[in-house]
Amino acid sequence: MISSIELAKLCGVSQGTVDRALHNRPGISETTRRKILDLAKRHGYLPNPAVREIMDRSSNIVGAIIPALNNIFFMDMMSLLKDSLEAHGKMLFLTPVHGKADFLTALEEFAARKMHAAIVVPPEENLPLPSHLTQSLPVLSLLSRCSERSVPCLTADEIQTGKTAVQYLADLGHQKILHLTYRRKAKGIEDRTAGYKSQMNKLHLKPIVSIYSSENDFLKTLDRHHPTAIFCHNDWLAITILRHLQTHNIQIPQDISILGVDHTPTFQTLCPDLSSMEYPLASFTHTITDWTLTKKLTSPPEPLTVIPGKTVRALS
Amino acid sequence: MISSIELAKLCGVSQGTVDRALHNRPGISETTRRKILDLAKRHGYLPNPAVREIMDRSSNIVGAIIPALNNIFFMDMMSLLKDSLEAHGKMLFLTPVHGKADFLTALEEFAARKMHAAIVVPPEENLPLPSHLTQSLPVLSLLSRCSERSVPCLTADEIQTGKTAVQYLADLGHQKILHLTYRRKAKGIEDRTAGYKSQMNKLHLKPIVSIYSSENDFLKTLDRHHPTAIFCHNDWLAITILRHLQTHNIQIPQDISILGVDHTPTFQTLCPDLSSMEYPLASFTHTITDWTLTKKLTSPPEPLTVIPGKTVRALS
DNA sequence: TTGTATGCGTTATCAT
DNA sequence: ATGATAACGCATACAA
Repeated sequence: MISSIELAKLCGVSQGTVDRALHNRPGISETTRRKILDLAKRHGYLPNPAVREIMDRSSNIVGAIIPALNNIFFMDMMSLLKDSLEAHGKMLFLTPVHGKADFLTALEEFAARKMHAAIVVPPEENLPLPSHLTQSLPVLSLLSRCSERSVPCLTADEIQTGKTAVQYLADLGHQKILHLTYRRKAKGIEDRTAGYKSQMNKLHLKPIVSIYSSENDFLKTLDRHHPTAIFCHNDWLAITILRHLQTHNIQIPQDISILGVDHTPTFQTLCPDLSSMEYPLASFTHTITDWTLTKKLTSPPEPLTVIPGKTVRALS
Repeated sequence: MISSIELAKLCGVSQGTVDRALHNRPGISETTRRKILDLAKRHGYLPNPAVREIMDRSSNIVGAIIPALNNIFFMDMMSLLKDSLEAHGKMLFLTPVHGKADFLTALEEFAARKMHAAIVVPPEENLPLPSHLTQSLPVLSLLSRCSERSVPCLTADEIQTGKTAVQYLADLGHQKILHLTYRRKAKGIEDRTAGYKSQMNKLHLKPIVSIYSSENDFLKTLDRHHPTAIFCHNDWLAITILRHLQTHNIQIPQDISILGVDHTPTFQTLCPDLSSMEYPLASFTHTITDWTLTKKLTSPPEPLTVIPGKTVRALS
C-alpha cells in the first residue's frame, strides 16, 4: 500500500499537491490533478486511518464486545448496527470475549485506540470499570449494567416483555404458565422475569419460575408442575426445549405450548414456526447509533410484540 | 487518556525519560522510574497503537470478515481463533458483511489500516480481489475460494467428510440416504457433496441430493424418495429439519435418521443430542494462527469425526 | 499553481 | 542519568 509521499514522488510533485488532488481542493491545474488521481487509483492508494487517529486523538471506529458464547442474538443485532453506523461514517469492529478479564482487556485496547465509542455486553451484572477507561471512552452497555453511573445500560422494557408474554398466553386460556430462564444475573433477564411474575400475580395465577440447567432437571420440572405453556427467556432456550420435548414424544402445541423471545433473523431461519416475541432490532440499533453520535439515549426502544407461530395453541 | 508527553510534563521530566521508565530500559534512577510508573498507572496510561502502526507500517490486528447471516459456525470458530491469536500478541477484530460490495469495502479498510492479515469468508465462490489489496494485505479465505492464486483457501477435507458420513450411515444399514445441502456455491459445500456422491456410488447406492429451500419443498422430497436417513450439510440445517419433522409427527430416529455436521459449542447447546460430525475447530484455528504468523499453510486440518447422538439409529 | 513547514504520539538514537 | 531529535503518513496553514 503506497503512501501519499511515495505517490508524490511518483508524480514528480510535492506531497501538498497530492493532497490537493486527493481532496478536490482548489489551487491545482486540471492536468496534474488528473495525473495524480490516475496514479492514485492505479496503485490503490488509501489514506492511513492511523494518522487521522493520532491527529484527531480519536478514531471513527466503534468497538463492540460480545460474549464468545451465546452470541446469536447479539450477532444479529450487531449486523444491523454495523449498517446503521456505516451510514454515519463509523466502522464497527467486534470482539468476542470469554469472561471478565478478557472483557476488561478488550475495553482497555479500545480506549488505547481512542475508539469513538464502545458497545458492550458485560460478562456479569454490576461490573465495575476502571475510571480512567470510562473517562476517555464512551461506553454503552447492553443487557447488563456496569456499576458506573456514566455508563448507560440499554435494554428494551423487559418488564413489559414479561407482562405481554403472560397476557398473551393467558388470553389463550393458559393458567399454568412456566417461566424458563437462566441463572445468569442481568438486568435484561431479571426484568423479564419480574414482568412475568407481576402479570401472573395480577391475573391471580401462580408464578412458576425455573432456571434451565439440563434436560433432566427440565423434565422433573415438567413432572412437578404440568404447565400448559412455557414462556422461555429466549428463542435459543425455546429451540433447546422443543428438541427435548420431541425426544420424549410430547406434542407441540397439543400437549404443551412454547413461547420464545427474540425472533431475530437467525432464529427465524432455525425455527420459522416458533411462536415468539419480536425484539425491535431496528429501533434498538437506531437508538444505539444515536447514542454513539450524541452520547445521549434519546428514543427508548419499542416494546416487544408477539409473533404467533405454531408452537402455542389456544386452550379450548 | 493521557499521552506520554503529558505524562512527562506531569512528572517534570522529558518524554525520553518517560519512555525509559515505561520500557524498563537502563539509564534512569530508581526514584524517577517509580514516580513515572506510579503516575502512569494512576492515569491509566496506555501507548497509542496508532503510532506504532504508522512507524511499523503494520498493525498487530488480524481482521476477520464473516457473513452477517449464517454466522454461528464462524463465530464459534472466531472465538477460538481470537484466543489463539492473542497468545501470539495479535488482536482479532470481526466485521459482519452482507454481500460482495460490503465485503470488498471491509477488505479495503483492512488494507488501509495495514492489518497484519485478513481471515475472510468470501460471499461467493471465485471472487476476484483487486490486486493492490492482495499485494499489501495477506488474505486467507475460508470455505470459498478467491480467484487469486496468492489467496489460499482453507477448508477441512470436505470430500472425506462426505465419505465418512455416508459410510457411517451405511454401516448402520441405511441405503436410502438423502443429502440435504445449500444452493450456494462454495468449495467447502461442493466438496462435501462430491464426497457424498462418491461414497454412495462406491457402495452402489443411489445418491439423492436435494437443495433445501423451504419446508414444503423438503416434504415433497421426502415423499418422493422416502429416505431412511438424511445427511444434512450442517447442524443448522439439521436443526431446521428436526423441527419440520416434529411438526409433521415424523419420529426421530424411528422413522428417519438425521445426521448433521459441525458440532460446535453453539450447536451442542442448541441441540445436545444431535448426531453430528465434529469440525476440528482446535486444529483448524491452530492452522489459521500458524498461517497468520508464517503466511504458510503448514498442517492440514484433521478430518471430521462422527459424534453419535440420538438422531441416528441402526436399521435392524 | 505549487512547494514547504508544522504537528500528532511514540520509539530509538543521538548528544549532554 | 537525562534531554533533545528524527522518523512514521497525513492534513493544513503558509510561503513562494
